[in-house]
Amino acid sequence: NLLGYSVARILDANGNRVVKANLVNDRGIHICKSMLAWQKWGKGETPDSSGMKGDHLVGKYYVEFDKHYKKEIAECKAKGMGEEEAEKKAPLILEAQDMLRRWEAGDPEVVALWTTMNNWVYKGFDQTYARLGVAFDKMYYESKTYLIGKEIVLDGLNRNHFFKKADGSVWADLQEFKLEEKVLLRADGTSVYITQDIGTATERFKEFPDDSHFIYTVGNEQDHHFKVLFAILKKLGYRQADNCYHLSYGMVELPEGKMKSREGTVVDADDLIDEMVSTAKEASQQLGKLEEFTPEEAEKLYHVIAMGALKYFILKVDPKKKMLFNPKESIDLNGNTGPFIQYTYARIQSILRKVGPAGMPGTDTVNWKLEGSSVEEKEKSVLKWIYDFPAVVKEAGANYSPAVIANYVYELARHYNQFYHDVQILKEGDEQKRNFRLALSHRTAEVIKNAMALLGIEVPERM
RNA sequence: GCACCCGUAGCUCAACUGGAUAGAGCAUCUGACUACGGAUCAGAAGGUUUGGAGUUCGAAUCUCUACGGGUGCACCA
Repeated sequence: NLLGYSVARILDANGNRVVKANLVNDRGIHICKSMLAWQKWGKGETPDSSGMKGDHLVGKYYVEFDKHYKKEIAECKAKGMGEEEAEKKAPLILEAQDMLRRWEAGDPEVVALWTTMNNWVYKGFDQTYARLGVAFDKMYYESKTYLIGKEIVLDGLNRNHFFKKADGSVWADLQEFKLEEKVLLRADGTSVYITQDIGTATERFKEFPDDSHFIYTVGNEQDHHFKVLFAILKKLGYRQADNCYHLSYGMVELPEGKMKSREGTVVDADDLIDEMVSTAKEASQQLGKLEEFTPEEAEKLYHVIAMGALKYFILKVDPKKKMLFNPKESIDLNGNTGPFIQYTYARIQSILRKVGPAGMPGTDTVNWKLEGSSVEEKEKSVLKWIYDFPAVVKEAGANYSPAVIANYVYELARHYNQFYHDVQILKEGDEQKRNFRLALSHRTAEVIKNAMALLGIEVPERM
């Protein structure tokens, strides 16, 4: 998740020790659905045999399950059942639920299937993370933490923080937080989604110092879920509950409407990257900027530009807002975009290359003082933006907002481009002015590079 | 039904957290020297900040209300 990753870098830049954790939902009915569908209709298909990425293959069977499930619901309704009854009594869903029970009971056959299919998914995710350039320090697997969660809940029950209903299910009364009651364990003792989150949270509380902050970067459809979770943690007496924060972000929307994984109408990250790479390639070739590149360098460059465009596009908008994304109109490369900023950087490097390290003025030999009329307006404004950088990093950290950085670095690049356009650098005769402008350019490039790094975006030396 | 979020140029987004004439990009139109790299730069046009009421010296920003959109209120994850 790009937002979380960038926020982590920004917090790190603000002097915090950051541990990037990924919580993997590798347990539950949704996995069982895929497993069941694969058993029934998969004919032994594997990522190797089909050439599909592991996560895509498993996703395919999730969709497959839903298709058959819907058909069964329709059949049940034809037999006179109501909508709800049909959804609950369709044979497929009953079978999936049975599979979940067997999984929790440790049935070797089910567990074996789960292990293989899960490994396919992990492998697929790893590939995608690598392409996106994200990595985690710490992984939490729901398949492990739900057990811890169960223990915590049972312990909480003993300490009268929770209560049991007549059917044996365990609940939290959250009236003091003005929230409704919340089920924590089903009557049959199996756990629900939030049980696992309780387990993960308490595990993390144990692992990290008491004054740590825990930031959950999760979509805003789970706002309520986290309110409930934090309330429960507080009820259990964890002081760290006050340091838990849900960094909630708006969903990416397609013009046709919401993305739905069940119907397979998600924009897949891999497809998106592929498409961006090919637009970057086209644009580069059209502009004829590749003469000096080896094929490998060119491929690398396309990737850098594509990822720059993609990440910038996502991170420049305030995370709280939902944004509209039309995958058919591929992301622009002109204007307020990642490549615009990358281009500015590459252009500065071109100048610096011409001067060479020997020609660069030492920082102490440059007169940074703004002495009246000898300094152009444009130079002043670039200098002002450079000067603002540390404050911007701080602000971005305080608001958990990469968008602040993105908008800043765009403005910096824009002002530099104006300066670049209006003022001579290499051709300037006055040595003091020339040195000043070189140093200003050098500094601008550094800030661009650093700011982009906070967004997880690389900048190319030429493009 | 109840709760939360959102509504700014045709489109995608800004606006230092209540401050002066609401700013950018895309798209449209016009232009740029001997091009330190034109993925650039300059200009034009585009707004009653969804409507209405209120608080304030001052409101896109706070309150209320209407309308429009989204999400949640699962023994799904």
